[in-house]
Amino acid sequence: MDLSDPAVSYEASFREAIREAYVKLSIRSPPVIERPRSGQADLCLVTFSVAREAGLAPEEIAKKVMSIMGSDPRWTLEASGGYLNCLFDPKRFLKETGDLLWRNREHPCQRDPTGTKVIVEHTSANPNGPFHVGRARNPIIGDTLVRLLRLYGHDVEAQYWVNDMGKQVMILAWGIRNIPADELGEVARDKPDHRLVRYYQGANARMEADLEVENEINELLLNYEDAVSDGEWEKVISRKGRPEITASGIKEAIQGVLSGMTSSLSMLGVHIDTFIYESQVVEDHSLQSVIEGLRRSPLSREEDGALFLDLSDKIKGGDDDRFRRRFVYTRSDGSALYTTRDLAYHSWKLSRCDQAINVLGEDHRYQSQMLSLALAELGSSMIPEVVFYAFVSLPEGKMSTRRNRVVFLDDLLEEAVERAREEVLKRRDDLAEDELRRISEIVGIGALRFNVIKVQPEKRMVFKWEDALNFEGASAPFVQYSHARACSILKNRGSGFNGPPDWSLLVEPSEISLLRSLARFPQVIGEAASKRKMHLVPLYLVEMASSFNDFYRDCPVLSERDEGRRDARLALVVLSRNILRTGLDALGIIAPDQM
RNA sequence: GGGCACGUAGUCUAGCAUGGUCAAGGCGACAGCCUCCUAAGCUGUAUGUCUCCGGUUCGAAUCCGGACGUGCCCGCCA
Repeated sequence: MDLSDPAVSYEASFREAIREAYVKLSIRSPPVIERPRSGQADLCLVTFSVAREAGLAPEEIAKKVMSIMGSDPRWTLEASGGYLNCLFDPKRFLKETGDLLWRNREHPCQRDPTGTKVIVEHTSANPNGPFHVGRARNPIIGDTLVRLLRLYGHDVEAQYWVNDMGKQVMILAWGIRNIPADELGEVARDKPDHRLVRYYQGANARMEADLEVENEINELLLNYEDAVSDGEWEKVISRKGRPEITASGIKEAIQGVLSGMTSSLSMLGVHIDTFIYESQVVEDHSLQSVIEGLRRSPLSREEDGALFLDLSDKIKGGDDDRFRRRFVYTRSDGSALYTTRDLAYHSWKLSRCDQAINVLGEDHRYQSQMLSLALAELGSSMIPEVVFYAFVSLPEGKMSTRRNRVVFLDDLLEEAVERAREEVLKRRDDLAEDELRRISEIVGIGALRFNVIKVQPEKRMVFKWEDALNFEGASAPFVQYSHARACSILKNRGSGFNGPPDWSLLVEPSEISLLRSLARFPQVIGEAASKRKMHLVPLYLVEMASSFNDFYRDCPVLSERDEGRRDARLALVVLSRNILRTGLDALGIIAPDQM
């Protein structure tokens, strides 16, 4: 709690005063104090719940408390219905609030490092082809969380867990070595992920038609695991392809696809700090020690040579489905499963941080629960926290690569920039080509990120171009536009002003409500970060930008004759610009100086 | 069959952990505002059984129970 924030310290004092009044009235229950949304007061005491205890009507309680509290220069009180409304003294409150904001103007979030190391794992998509928008929420949610937690003061690392040991990947590698380039279809886009996915698709088709191909791929999988486990990356693990396939060759194929995928991410403004490959936990044998650990668990069982944890008592439901409550960690043939490697990764990860957060699709809920239970069996005191998101579907139904019912992220990005460009061209004919392109990217990609983050992750989304690329109303361009207006004023201001501003010169309702809106920023960031409610940030920014637009309409800044008032308004513009910029940055959205 | 999630005007979303003074915005619709720091803006109008039924409470969109609808999941796959 930051007591230098008047909103916080006033509330603390109000609460304390009421507590004392309650003692005099022999009311033992703690006071119920709220910040009314309706706006008729800054704070209010709600007395209904203690009416019975006090033996008084709510209205009477409010009046008695008011008279006991007496007067305070910081506020005026008003008993109304069962409420005791508290209105802060505007001059005093505005001065204290404004001074605090002004002191922190360069870093409007005023957070010191917390010393907490957080690892956020997000995206982690299989490296077998380009991203499609069904899962595009993942990198956007993950990256926003990373930025928000950093702004909050945590030490954050973004990790991408790369599946380089699954069948999907072996299919890809097989295809690259066995399918001649001239037998592939047209490449949809000149990018490694789009080029290489054709091998994956081709290999899939051959595998379905030819059992022999499937056998080769399965063999590849086993040999790869052996080679990795022995650290023999250059060992030939299949003589079938041209050239022969080595373990390092498989990794190369993956990295090829991955490079295309990460270039889509960087277009989105998403940065991954560390890529962790599944093969790492096999090569360093941490997978093996995790398996040993699980064997020692009292819940460990064996059936037909396979090992599993019996989670019957830990997982609810499924009485007639005994398989549901098993966490199989070793197959009958002794080989490990994906989830076992994931477990090894998690125990490594948890040992390197104070907090681990995973961003996962809602289809991973059950698996994630099992993972946490297995971690507990390994004696881990930490479990990852998970942010789940619902899938994005198309109006005609679920996205499906097989039915060719997909929208690729790259197409969405391209369309976003193209549509933004049209909008910029409607308004500006004075921009050079490179500036036009820069603004189009900032606006288009910003709109996309904003529209994803403004809705809670667990809500389902139906993808519609007009919603995803909404440029007005509650959107990134709306907020960016306010920022550009603020920049424009500051650019035209001429000579500087002499701070600190005299806030008492602000009297217009829209300038006062703007200052109050600005003051809420640190608390919004704090709540969004600590409760993982990213959607509060875009919501707040729209409200703040809207407040700025009202101010812009009502209060001319540069043509204001009174120098003191002009300076106070200029100070509001500086604060607005900085907060809009910081808030957008937390969302991975660039705030342009002009648009 | 079971588990988990979601259900708020034509439509999309906020509010729900801590029940409280008129259910808040956006889109779409309709009517207005540029001799003035960027009209991607602003002002006004219309639109609601907060899925339904019960319960708790002075008071329920919010808490509890049940129903209905929709989505996701239930493999020695990843």
